Amino acid sequence: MTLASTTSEGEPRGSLRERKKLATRRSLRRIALDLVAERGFTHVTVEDIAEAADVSPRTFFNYFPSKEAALFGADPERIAELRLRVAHDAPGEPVLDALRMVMVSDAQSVADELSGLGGDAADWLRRMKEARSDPHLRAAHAAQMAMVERAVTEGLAERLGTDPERDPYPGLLAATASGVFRASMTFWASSGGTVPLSQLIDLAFRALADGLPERCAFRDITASPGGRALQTPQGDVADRKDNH
Amino acid sequence: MTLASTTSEGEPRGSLRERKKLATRRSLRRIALDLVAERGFTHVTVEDIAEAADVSPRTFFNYFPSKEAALFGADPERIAELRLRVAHDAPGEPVLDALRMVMVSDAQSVADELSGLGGDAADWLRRMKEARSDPHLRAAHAAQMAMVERAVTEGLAERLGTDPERDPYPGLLAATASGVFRASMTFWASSGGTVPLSQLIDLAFRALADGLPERCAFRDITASPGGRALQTPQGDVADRKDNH
DNA sequence: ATGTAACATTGCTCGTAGTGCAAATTTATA
DNA sequence: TATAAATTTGCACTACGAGCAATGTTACAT
Repeated sequence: MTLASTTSEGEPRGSLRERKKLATRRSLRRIALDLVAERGFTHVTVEDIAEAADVSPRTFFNYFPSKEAALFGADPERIAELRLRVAHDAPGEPVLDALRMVMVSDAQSVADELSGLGGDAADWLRRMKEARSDPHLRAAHAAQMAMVERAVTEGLAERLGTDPERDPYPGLLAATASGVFRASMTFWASSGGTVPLSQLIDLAFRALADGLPERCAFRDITASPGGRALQTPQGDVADRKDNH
Repeated sequence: MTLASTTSEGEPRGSLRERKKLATRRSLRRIALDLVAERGFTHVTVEDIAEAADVSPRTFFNYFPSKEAALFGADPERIAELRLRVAHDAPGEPVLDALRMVMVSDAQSVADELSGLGGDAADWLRRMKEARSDPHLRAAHAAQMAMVERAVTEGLAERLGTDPERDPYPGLLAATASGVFRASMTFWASSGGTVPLSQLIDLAFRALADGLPERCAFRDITASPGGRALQTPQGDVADRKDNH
């Protein structure tokens, strides 16, 4: 259940009921995204969304516990998987390296899922950025991040074999990692998705492991704002023209 | 119009109006904190708070824009000041050092203010920790942190003379700093305030500047309470007696 | 001290979020 | 086709939060 869910109708797996359920779920989320992007969060009511999706307002709440949740889907499965991967992936490697790899991979799958959701990811991101100003939205997003952070904390604690209640290290690591992730996401969104997200995260984590020096490869990405930026989807770090 | 007896009478500065306003503001916040601590966030209505504070429910919203705001006061002045200090304090010093100093100082003043608010700070923290489980509360807290982070980002950008929209570095730094701050706060709260907050933050920032190594002074703090915290997982991470 | 302006409190109404419950409708299964 | 299971929907209800106008309170000038 983790992946799948792209626009390609390859898998009718599941009964008619489940397909319908998934369809309306997606429909609701997509419509919510569109409406919020064009009107702003506060000027879109649940009734609007429900009406546009041809369901009753009450049904909306059968799918999402709140208006915010329709936008930033919680998806507990992904979070649980993240915890497991943080705990067990790349055994033997230093914690920060393992964490970096897991986060990069997760970011990649997020980007994939997002580009599969709507038509144009960059366009969607641009419009979403506008709507980010609303306090409610930012709160919801931050709350979502807090859940992820909690999962990462637990995963790290398991990997290190310590109790996160007594040892502040897993929490500290998770908090900073969450910050790195968030900052990269924000910058990625503000850049319209021209730079591959996974690469941003990778560089940001390396900068973190170096103690966040003032000169780091992470900053060089911004060198070419107008033109086409780095576009290597996954491979290794793309060419940066030249450093300072 | 019961003057809500705020224990110590330090400063009568300001007209009678302002004193009254400040009194009811504090009364509302204090009552909100108490009620939420004992019943949980969702089981406390604005009407409850207003009634306990001897004001009308409508008046509550004259002081705070939301129920959450009464708990985690936004205080735009403090945020603006933080931005200025991040931008201009300790000129010439490396960014991370300056940031560390400012955050430590800010944490200290937060701790002071908090201990001056209610009777026992440690007790308050302990009770608040219980109520932290509620999603609404966590969202509100996260949103608050997001505002602080934004301010720090702007301050850093000003200090470095870059544009935070194009240069991801200020945002990255602010996000990680916010994470450090938050993790320290959380640990401080969970420890009941036995360890001085400013010291926690200081050590956490130094660990950050060192690239968050697995062994850092930050972890050794936990050795104090009842049992031994670090229990030597799969390696040799624990005791610092041996190393150094 | 007294009238007046400025400000704070309050009650009222309204729109919206979100939940619980039971009836109605749709899908799966015998 | 009948029946069981799950889903959708309507309805009632609590609570948040904003606007507005009336009322009460503090400050200030004469």
